Amino acid sequence: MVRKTGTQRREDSLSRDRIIEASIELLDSSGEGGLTFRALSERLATGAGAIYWHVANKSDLLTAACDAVIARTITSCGVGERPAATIRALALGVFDAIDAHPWVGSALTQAPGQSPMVRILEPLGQQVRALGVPDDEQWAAVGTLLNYMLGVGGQNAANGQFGRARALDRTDFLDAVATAWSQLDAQEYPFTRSIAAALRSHDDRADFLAGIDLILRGITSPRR
Amino acid sequence: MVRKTGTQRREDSLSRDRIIEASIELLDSSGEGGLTFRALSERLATGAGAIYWHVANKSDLLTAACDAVIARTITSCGVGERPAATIRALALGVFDAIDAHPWVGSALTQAPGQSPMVRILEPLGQQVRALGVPDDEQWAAVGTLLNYMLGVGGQNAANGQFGRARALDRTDFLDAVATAWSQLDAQEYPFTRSIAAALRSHDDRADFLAGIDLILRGITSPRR
DNA sequence: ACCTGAACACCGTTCAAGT
DNA sequence: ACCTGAACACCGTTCAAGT
Repeated sequence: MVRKTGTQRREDSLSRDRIIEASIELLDSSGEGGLTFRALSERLATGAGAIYWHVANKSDLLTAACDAVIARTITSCGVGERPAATIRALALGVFDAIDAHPWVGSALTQAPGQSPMVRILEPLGQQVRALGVPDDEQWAAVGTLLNYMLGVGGQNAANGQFGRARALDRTDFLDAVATAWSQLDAQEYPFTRSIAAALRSHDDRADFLAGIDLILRGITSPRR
Repeated sequence: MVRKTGTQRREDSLSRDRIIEASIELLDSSGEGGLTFRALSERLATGAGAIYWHVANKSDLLTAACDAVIARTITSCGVGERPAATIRALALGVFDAIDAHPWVGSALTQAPGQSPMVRILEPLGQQVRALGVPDDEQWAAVGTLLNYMLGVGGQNAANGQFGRARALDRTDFLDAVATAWSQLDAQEYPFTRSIAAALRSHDDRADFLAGIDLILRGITSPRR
C-alpha cells in the first residue's frame, strides 16, 4: 500500500492506535486514575493538545482502549460446537479480560450501545438463537446475560479501585469486608453475616461461571 | 434528649444529614458531575472545607447519598407472602429508585461490600432462603440477582450520563443507538441488526423484570 | 496535515486561622 | 467543636502559533 507523498509519516509519529496502546499500558499500570492527557503526552513524548488531533476526548479514548481489549478477547474466544458451551467460553473470556484489566469493567458500562458492548452482544445473541430460544424471548435472554456480565465486571473494577485507593490487595480487601459483615447486627442481617466467612475464600471466577450457568438454566427451562 | 450546653447548634447548622440531603438534590438536578464541593458549599452557604468536618471525602459522600436513597427504597418495599413475589418487588423498587436517581446506579457499583449493597443483599438472601434454596447454592443465587441488578443499574446511569453529555433525551438516545446498530455490517452483526428496531420501543422496566424472572426460573429449576 | 505548549476554567483536598 | 476561605496540586480542553 502506497501513501500519497506528503502524508508520509515518521516511523514514530503519533497515530490513534499508538495513543490507544499507550493508554492501555497506562491504565493497566496505574488504574483508572492513571489515564491522563498529561501522563499520556509525556509517555508519547508529545504535547497534550496533539492527542486531540486523533481522539475526540477522554471518554472517546477510554472507550477505544476498552474496545481494543474486548476485540482481541472476542476474537480469541472462537465458536464451539454447542451453544451453551460457546456462551460459557465467551463469558469467561470477558471475565478474564476484565480481571486482567479491571478498568475495562467500568469502561464497558460507560459506553452503552457502543462498539465494545456490541462486540459482546452479537455473539451472545447468535448463540442464544442457536440455543433455539424463540424470537420474542431472545432479547430478554441476551440482555440478562449481558447485564449480569456488566454487573460482575463493574464490581471487579470497583474492588480493584477500592483496594488501590486504600492500598489493599485483594485478600486484605475481602478480609475487611468479611470482618465488617460479620460484625453486623445479628437480628437485622442474618444472611449477610452467614456468608461473611465464605467471602474470604470464595473464587470470583467460579462464582461468575455459576451465575452464567444459573441464567442458562433459566433460559432453557420451560416457562410456566 | 438533652445536648451538653456548649455543643448547642444553630437551627440551620451543618450536619452530615443536611450535607447528604443537599448532595442528593444536587445529583438529581445536575447529574453525577453536579456533585462538587464548591456547588455544595454554595448551596449550604458555607465554606468548602467545612464539609470535610462531617464527611471523609467525595467518595464517602457519594456512597452516603446512595445509601440514603437505597435505605428509603428498601424500607418501603416491605415483605410479601411469597418469596418470589417479594424478590420481584424488591428488585423493582431498586430499579425505580435508580430510574428516579440515575446516579445511584453508578454509586452502587462504586461501593463494593458497603452499606448500600448490604441493604439489598440482605433481604435478597433472606428471600432466597425462604425459597428453599440449599445453603451451598444461596450465594450463587443471590450474587446472580445482585450482579444483574447492578448491571442494569449501571447501564441506566450510563444512558443518562451519555444522553446528558450530548443533550439527548431518552428517545433521542435510543434512536441514535438503534440507527447505528441498523447500519452495522449484515454479515458480521445479524443479531444486533435484528434487534435494533425493537430497541426504539422497548420498555426498560418490563425488560428488567423479565430478567429477574428468568433468573428466578434458573434458581428454582432443577440442576442437571 | 499535524503538532506545540501555554492558558483557561475547573476540580478535590488541606490547613492555618478564626469563633 | 466547628467553620472559613485561601492555597495547592492537580484535571480536561482549547487554540493561536508553528512546521
